[in-house]
Amino acid sequence: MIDLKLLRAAPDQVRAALARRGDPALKRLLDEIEALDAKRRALVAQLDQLKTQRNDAARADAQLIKQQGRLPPDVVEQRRRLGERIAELEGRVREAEAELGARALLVPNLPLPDVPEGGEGAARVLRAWGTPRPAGDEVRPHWELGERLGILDLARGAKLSGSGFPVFVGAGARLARALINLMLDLHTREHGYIEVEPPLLVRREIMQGTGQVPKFEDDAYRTAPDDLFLVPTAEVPVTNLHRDEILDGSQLPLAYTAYTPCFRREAGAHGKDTRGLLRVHQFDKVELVRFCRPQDSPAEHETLTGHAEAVLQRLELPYRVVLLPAGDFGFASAKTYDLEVWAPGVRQWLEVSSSSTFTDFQARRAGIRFRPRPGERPEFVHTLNASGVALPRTIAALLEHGQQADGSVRLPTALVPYFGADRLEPRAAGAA
RNA sequence: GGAGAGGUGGCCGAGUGGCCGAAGGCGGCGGUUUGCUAAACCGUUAUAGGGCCUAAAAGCCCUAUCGGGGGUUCGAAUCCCCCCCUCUCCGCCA
Repeated sequence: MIDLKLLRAAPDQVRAALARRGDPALKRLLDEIEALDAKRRALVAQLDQLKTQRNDAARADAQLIKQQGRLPPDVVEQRRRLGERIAELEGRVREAEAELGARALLVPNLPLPDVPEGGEGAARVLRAWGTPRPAGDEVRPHWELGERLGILDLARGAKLSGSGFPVFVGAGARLARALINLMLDLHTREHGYIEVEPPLLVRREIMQGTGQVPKFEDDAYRTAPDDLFLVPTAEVPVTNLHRDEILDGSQLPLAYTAYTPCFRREAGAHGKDTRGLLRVHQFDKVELVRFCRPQDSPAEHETLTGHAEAVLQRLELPYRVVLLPAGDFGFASAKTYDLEVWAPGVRQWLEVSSSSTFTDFQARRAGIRFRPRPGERPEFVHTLNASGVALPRTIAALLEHGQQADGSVRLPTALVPYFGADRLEPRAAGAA
């Protein structure tokens, strides 16, 4: 949520920062917000004055009743008219606030100064780890490998739910479970995260808190009679854990990790990267969420990104860290790193984690504050999150990266105790 | 799903139409006392919006907030309606 006081105090600064997102419609939105804000404040000033009158009168009237037993009719009539004027003004204030609030929810977060200019093409590769396996004719895409190994059944998934709902079978299902456990263990035991298992269906205001609603409502699945949303990421329920709370400053930073399935309609994304596991409607993900003091968020962001990178290193997957430019990252984010693994079969870098700092944007929407010290005024926390990491593309990369000439797929050493074997064998397939 | 009870400040808890942002207690903060600690005593301690002032903060003034929304009334924590949540019992159920 945009800080209206900041917009009032430093309009040029806010406008310049938002202009970097490259959305020309934002300028007009800000114009409207400034006008509505001024209107609202003028109305509130009038209204407060009338209410002061009413309160003073009510006190005087109480005395009068005590002395005389009743209120003279002309006084009652006078008070009644005052009440009517107040009610009328209240209606106008409510209207102005509703309009203002609806628009304020549509303003994205301000990109941080160290975010590069530009759109999609301006992404900056900051570092890379591991040696990407060269692509070649003998290197097959993961959907072929998955089918041959009998661990991935896209056709039956489509039969059940439509395209984009993969079925993992036999060793494939076990591989997913092994990956989830490896990641959760790593984050809880070595990185200090508290594991949570949150609800997968959440209320509208929870989606609004993290920024998925109202602007991107069509991307989410929604249940019919209860109007609950299926979570598109664990970020949503986990960040909102501390909604409308004032945290004790001494308990920050707070770090949570959660495994959940994620549900995304991917409306309008058809036709791009839709084969195999590259873009699906339901997928598993282990998420990392951090709450911290504002001054700590830049360092926290680096720490967090490192935690996600550690997963890829354990999995021995070559990856690169990409700093996204101002025109190419999420609505709520102030700065985002993407972690991309190399998938030689599809010859692409696949985004398996997005690591973002949201500054106070989500905290403001969700009302997440902290008290720096006892007795001090509450401030908004900063929130951050990163995937640590998403499964389908990671599985795609594991298959393509580890594929052997004999048709098997070699698995990373760290996964062996979790999976129970050091490779996937073509014959290891269960049914079908 | 049915019946009942209840939701008050960081926490507990009083308050059934007016002077109640709300008694009292706990906790927190500051102080007095004290060799140190404890105890005792004194003071202080909500959040949001708006305004004045300011470089900013502090400060001052006003308004709102007793689960959320609406209503009755000159006036609502208190009365009425709707919704949400919690607890107890019944039903159902992995």
